[in-house]
Amino acid sequence: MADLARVAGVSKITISRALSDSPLVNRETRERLQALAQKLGYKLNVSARNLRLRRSHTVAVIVEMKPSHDRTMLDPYPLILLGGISQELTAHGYSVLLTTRQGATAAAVQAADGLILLGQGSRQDAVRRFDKLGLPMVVWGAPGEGDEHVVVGSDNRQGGSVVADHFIALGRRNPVFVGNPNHPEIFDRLNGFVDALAAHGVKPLLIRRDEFTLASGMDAMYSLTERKVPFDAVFACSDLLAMGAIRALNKLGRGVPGDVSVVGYDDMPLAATALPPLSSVRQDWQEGGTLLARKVLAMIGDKTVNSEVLPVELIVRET
Amino acid sequence: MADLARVAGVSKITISRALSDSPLVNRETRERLQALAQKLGYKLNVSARNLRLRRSHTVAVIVEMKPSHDRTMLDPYPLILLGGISQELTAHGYSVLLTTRQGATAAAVQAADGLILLGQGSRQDAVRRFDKLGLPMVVWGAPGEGDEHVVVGSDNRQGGSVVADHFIALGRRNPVFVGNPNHPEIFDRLNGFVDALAAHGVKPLLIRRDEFTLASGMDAMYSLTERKVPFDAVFACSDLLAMGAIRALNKLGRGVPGDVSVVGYDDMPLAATALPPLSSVRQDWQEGGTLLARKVLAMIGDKTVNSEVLPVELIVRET
DNA sequence: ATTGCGGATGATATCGATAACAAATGGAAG
DNA sequence: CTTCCATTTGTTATCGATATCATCCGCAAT
Repeated sequence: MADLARVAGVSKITISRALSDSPLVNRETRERLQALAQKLGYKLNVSARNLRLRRSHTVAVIVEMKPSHDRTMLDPYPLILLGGISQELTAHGYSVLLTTRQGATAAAVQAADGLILLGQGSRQDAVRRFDKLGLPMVVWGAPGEGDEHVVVGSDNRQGGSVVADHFIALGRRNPVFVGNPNHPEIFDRLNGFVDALAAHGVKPLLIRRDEFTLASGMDAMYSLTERKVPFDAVFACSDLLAMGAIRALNKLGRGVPGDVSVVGYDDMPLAATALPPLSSVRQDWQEGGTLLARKVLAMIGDKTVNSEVLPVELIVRET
Repeated sequence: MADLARVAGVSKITISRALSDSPLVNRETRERLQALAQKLGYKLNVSARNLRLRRSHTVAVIVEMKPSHDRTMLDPYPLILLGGISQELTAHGYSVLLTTRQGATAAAVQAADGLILLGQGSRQDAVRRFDKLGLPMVVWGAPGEGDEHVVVGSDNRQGGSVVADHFIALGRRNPVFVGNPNHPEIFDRLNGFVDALAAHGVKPLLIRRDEFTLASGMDAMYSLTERKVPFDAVFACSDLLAMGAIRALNKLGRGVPGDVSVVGYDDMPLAATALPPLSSVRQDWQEGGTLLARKVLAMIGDKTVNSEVLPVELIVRET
């Protein structure tokens, strides 16, 4: 910048002002200096600016990356979420610092202006740990009762209730819920499901499955049949579970959707082309990312920010 | 740091040295100062250090995020790659700056110490554009003939040839290749496939499909049948294509693997539990990420670095 | 007693940008 | 002709860390 100043015959500060579009400098000189900077290939030194401004213009995104823990790494949605976040943040001049939980103690994370937590699953401990940093923080997931932090997530209660209504409309009276309600998100789906069914005097059966795999969905159906539990509808917490359920039901001689209705969750691309095409609940991940980013930015700007839930949509296909 | 110095009764520089484990300060004082820093909750100011050291300790990862362009956003592999990268970089005190191609003009990217390009697909223009920044750069993909930059990728030629050998061993003489050879990666798979087959006097048929969907795989089979082309083996460039092919073949009354052998690519989780369990070529994404990271770090450390291909593995299941 | 040396610590300048305050210029108002 | 204000530009200090070059101390060798 000093070099630029010398070449242009002005002082450093004028360069600084010109390049940041300050109205303090004459329009003509401003444009002249900007053109000059362009021509000489001048690059702003981000560290220097950040040091002076005492901000890093960076938001750390902490992702659960252990494939073993949850299903997080195994489907593409976190990446779409990241896409939404990244787009919104860079549009506002902020950078995305990506970290895993392990790496999150690094100095760079503490230097961030804000924090976004993704896929921390059921572990509230992680949330609290990062809360201690005292940074603006937004979490993706299901809002808990007593938590003070800002949460953005899709409306899992609604996800449960639309499926319930769907089943009721189809005349189903013995629905089953397949999933692991230890995840707050899935707990909410279950609750929405149960409550909406209760309004029609129907009480569903819960069958816990920890894994989100096809095999696990098959297994759930076998186990139900073995226990001679009557059921005519299955709400599975992932499309893979649902597809497993359908496959098992076919093996057991029960038709889908003739004998049993099945609905999955996430509406992954495969769902539309599965056989038969799977009905599923769709969440808008991209929008979720955008919203997460907007909330942190607002918090960084000292605005008051509230948690928010995004509506979901039931895609009715043939199951 | 100045505060720390005052409290400890030493000078700033001693604090600095103590906290960076410099042997210049007495062991006892060093430990005392480190404990003190810990107790007072001192946080290093990264911007200041970066400014002074003229390094950012940051590697920018540029990901193609447009779901429309390629399939990148639609499967989880880029995320696993990111996981490997992130782990390796943070282990060496570097941070991961995540950007899309659009956001890559931001100042923060130019401030990075190195660059990793992911999923830029067939567009070499992007590579060249970032090359101009003059930063250490490593690209994920297939090494081209005349390119000067460092490329890490899995061995797509080998991917093609192992499948060819597999088909030959099964006695297949009329194999088909399904995919879009405009992608350099897929072009290599095709070449490996063709060359390995040629060694046995077999010439495969190429059927171009741009999409990586189930529907596209089905369509390919219908089109082949319509054109009355004889074939007894299908090598599809993705598991979804392969699964579509299998479904279409079943509809057409041709058994898999009885009449036609089918092999997919990527070995996604679904492949193992598909019906019938799908044979597929597996790439080690995590390892790829680690390697990408190691290469940039080496380049940043002014070491000479070469491109590298990772071996792939054919998982033989029932198709 | 003086010199030399190694180990430990400190003073100062510096990285590149911007905020706060100062100053120069030109024109309008009295 | 002076005063005042607005517009535009410049001077200096500062953000928090570290490299470079002193300095200080104690002890051994001359």
